[in-house]
Amino acid sequence: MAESTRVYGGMSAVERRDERRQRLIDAGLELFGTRGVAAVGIVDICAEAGLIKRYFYESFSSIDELAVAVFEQVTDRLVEQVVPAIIAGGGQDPRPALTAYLHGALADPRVARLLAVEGKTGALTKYGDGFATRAVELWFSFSPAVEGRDEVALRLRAYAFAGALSQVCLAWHDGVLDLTVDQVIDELVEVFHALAP
Amino acid sequence: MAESTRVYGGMSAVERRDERRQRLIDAGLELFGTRGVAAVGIVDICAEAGLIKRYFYESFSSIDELAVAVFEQVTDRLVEQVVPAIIAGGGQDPRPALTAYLHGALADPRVARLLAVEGKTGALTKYGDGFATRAVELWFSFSPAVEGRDEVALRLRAYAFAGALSQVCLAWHDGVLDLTVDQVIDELVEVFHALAP
DNA sequence: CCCATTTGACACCCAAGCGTATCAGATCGT
DNA sequence: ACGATCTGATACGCTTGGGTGTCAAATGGG
Repeated sequence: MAESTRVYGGMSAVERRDERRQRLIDAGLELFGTRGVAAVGIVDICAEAGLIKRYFYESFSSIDELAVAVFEQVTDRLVEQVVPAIIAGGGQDPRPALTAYLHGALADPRVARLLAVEGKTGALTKYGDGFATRAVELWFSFSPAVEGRDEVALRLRAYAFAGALSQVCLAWHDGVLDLTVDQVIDELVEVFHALAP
Repeated sequence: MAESTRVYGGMSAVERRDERRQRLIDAGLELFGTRGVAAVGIVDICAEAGLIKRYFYESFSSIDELAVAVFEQVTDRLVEQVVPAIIAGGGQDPRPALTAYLHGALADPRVARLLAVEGKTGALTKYGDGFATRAVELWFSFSPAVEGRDEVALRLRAYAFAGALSQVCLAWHDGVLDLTVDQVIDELVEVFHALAP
């Protein structure tokens, strides 16, 4: 329990700990985003991160806990890029938000897979649903306020657009859509306008 | 190796074998569709099916093989319902096809989950992508023939609609869309027309 | 009624992965 | 330079699940 802080390799104790934690998260993004969460063990993570098991349990107590941390970091970074884009767009034009989102999801297939697939399985279901809810609420920020039974219809379209986004990203990464990133953005902006009332 | 066919419980040898195989597939649909493929073991399947391990290996050699069989049976049954609906609709109106599809996917949350989530993970990726491809080609049967770079844009919209379908089904099963099945169908018909060129 | 076949319950071995412990070498403060 | 701390490699016990084997009870043909 005695605090033993000491510089090692030019870093303080907390710096080393944070750096190891980040290496584990990076390893998680790599393995979860390629093999899938269910196919990854603690030993795999440690090998990928270049660490030993002791340092895994230093920051996490299970694979699921790491998966949550990876998912939260990925989505948080995405939100950090999307929200300013919304503000920059004045909250009227969805293109800046879509551009920011797709630059994140199309630049890294691991991110796309995490959001579109892994976020719906196992321990990530809760957090994946939460992210989807955030995205749906984001949709409403671009839509006129409605009331009554039309509101649920609008909500359906929000989920529809969220699913469309995920599926198009996966298909694009699979190489079945021969388009540039900017072309995908253009098309999805049109899809948005087609779906928005 | 000697064939030993014999009636047992009022069934022939092949009848008993087929019935056991079907019970395993039913157990797979139940467990894969609720817990997810990755969280199910052979022992779980046998317990759910009320069989012993010997009869699992009688029909399958691994969990993934059973998962493929379950997925194929589910999708085949869906195709069997959708294709006649297309013909009945004369190939012009998408509503009959959507009705048939959604009656299958909304009536059973396990089916919805298999199609929307499990079909993208592990050993089912290949077959899930194949089903998505079939669905995309189905889309083209409702769309006017185009050529050049607009064809890839149309393909993007096909994937977009496929993703929209999956996500809406999941959201509906989660209870966040307070609509009847027929109302969901109506909304998705509108979404289709909004997306179709 | 007797025996071969079929079935179910259970035991067994083995590999893989988790969680913990041990120990030598590297690094830093004094 | 010396001792305390930090690190990496390895080993160990344990549980879980896959795949195989054994044996008695149930069933149906002759």
